[in-house]
Amino acid sequence: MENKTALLAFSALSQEGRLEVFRLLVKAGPDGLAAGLIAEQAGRAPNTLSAQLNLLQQAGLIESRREGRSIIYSACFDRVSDLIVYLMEDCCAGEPCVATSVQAAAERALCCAPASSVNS
Amino acid sequence: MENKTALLAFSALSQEGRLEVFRLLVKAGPDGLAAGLIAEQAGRAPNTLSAQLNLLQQAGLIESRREGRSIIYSACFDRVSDLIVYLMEDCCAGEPCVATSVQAAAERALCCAPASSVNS
DNA sequence: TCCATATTTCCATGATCGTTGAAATGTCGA
DNA sequence: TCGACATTTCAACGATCATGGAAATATGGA
Repeated sequence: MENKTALLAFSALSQEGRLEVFRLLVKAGPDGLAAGLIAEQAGRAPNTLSAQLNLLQQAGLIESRREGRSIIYSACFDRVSDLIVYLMEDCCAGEPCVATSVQAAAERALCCAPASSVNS
Repeated sequence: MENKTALLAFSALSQEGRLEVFRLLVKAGPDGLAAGLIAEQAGRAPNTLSAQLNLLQQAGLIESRREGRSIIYSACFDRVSDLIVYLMEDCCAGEPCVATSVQAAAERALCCAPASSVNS
């Protein structure tokens, strides 16, 4: 992951409203949520939310598809992986203690997950 | 890691100058760098840099100690680990594919690291 | 084609952020 | 205690950002 890309991602996640929206989409999973539903759940005006979604999308953290009259947003998990790896490889260059605790967390996450979906 | 803490960290890393300073300190390792040296390497005025260091420190990403007339800054690797885990657990709640690729990266980092320092 | 719905774009306003000069603080050596 | 050095704090300016009202765009149904 390039430096600039990571910067965009950090920037997008650096505001309370956007972080909340992003976490909402992460929880929603690959099916995603319609823009209107997000606005409702986040309690913000539709146009305010539109701007936030736009920034998250520019950063590559979410993507959108149209379904009928609605536009469905969903999290780009690949890009989140990239961001984590960027953070780790930039830091573990000198210090493997980061990699150790991250590895433990990854194993925790994987052992609780359905085995069928562990394939990438 | 609390939501607010992560937000602070993302916010601190969301600006080019601060991200550059942070990476500089990560590369420098636990020994750290004097504020003046950082300013020199980053090519910024000392007071500008002071503000940036302050923000990174408030976010818990770096720490400082005085050594003679200099103040030495160094990266807080523990906090970086926390941030990565936060990112992963918030995301892997639904999707283990993130955990999988992160685990792979952690293993890559660890196998190249000196075994003696893998103890936390 | 006309209307209702879903969302975005445009625009203006207030708030926050980044930078820098100048002054202040803290440390060391003489 | 004085002067030189390293860094921070203060104050102020310009730039960027977040928000929301109003208008515009796109879709689906009658």
